[in-house]
Amino acid sequence: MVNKEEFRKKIINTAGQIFSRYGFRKTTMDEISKALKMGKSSIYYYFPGKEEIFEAVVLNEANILRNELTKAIKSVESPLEKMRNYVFVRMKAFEKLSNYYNAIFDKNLDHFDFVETIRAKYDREELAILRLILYDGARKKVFSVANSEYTALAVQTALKGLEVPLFWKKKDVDIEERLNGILDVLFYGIVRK
Amino acid sequence: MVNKEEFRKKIINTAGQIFSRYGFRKTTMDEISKALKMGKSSIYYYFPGKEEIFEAVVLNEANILRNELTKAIKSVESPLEKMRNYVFVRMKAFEKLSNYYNAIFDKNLDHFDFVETIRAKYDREELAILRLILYDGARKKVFSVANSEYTALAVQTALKGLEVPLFWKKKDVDIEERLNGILDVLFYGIVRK
DNA sequence: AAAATATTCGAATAATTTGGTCGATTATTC
DNA sequence: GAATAATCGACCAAATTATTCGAATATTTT
Repeated sequence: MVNKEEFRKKIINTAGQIFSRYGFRKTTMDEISKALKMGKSSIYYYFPGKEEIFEAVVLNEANILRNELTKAIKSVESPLEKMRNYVFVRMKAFEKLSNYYNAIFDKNLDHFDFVETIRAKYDREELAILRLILYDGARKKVFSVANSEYTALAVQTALKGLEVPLFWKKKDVDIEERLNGILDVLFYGIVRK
Repeated sequence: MVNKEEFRKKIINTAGQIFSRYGFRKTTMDEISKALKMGKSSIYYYFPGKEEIFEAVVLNEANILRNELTKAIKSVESPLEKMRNYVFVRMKAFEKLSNYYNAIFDKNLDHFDFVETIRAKYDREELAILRLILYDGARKKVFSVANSEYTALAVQTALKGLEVPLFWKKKDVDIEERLNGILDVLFYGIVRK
């Protein structure tokens, strides 16, 4: 292979597909290697172990999500649409990612530390983005936000609340419909005017 | 439980869902029992083992498919629509069932004998149905079939050909589009009139 | 209610799977 | 052609998992 780093990416992609389908536990090194048309032991030349591959996959997925999100809010102008796009893309992504999570918290106690780390970092980023959208909206006289920090936190809390059913069982609730409900409240409030 | 046979059905249904998602190998007795909210060992009171559960599931799935198919051809009148309905429902079902098969032929040599048996029986039934549709069409002067047996076989061969990519990797080809292509040839032939 | 039967269960076990190691082998580069 | 990079198959120890078994609990029958 020309470039070692290039092949690592290939492994991350291939493994990512299998992980997303079967989760961490049910995915075997043998499967990954077979999918790569490669001896099982050869993978250990590129990664120290299964967990490290998974870590790289999750990190990669987080980056992809970040890109999609920034693209989503850049694709429209109005703060209203930015907010709508952001939450929709975010929730769609989490729907897809729920397999990974289901896999991790499968049954056993041992959460992977790095997932928490990535998640924490991601949460901070999200808060910043939300604040930016809110702030921008306020500047453009579209939103009327008393405190963008607290409002951003409120939005984030609502989104996290929507994640929960994703990780339990899928398809029980229509996420899209509930998202619209949340956005409605967010945009127009519950107080009659 | 009131009825033992009733509970066997419940096991078949629950296990079926898990099998269809993860395949035979990746599905564990523990998962099945947990999904049934039941001790793992209790399942052995209803089934001798994992393979037997799987066999019951596959048999069950075959029966469901049979029902769907007969319903599909009964729901319409014209032989043309009957044929179209039949092949579409059939292929949709196989798309869903491909997980089971992928699971079986996973890697290891040992195909389950009963799958072959069921399949053989199913193939004979299918041939009979196809012949019936063709024959009925000929009677109604919609089709012009020289030999309904050979034509039925030709249709079946084409359908089997479409199965292959399903069991390899999914989504590579658009089954629906190719189905339409096949039906076009079947209905109108390749000879310009 | 006692006996018989049906059902569930947890712990133990036996068989299989699987993540990972290692030395050898093959390809590539110097 | 030596040195290095990359691949591989055989092997192993640990973990997972299917299955067994005897005991416990529920249900039915007498």
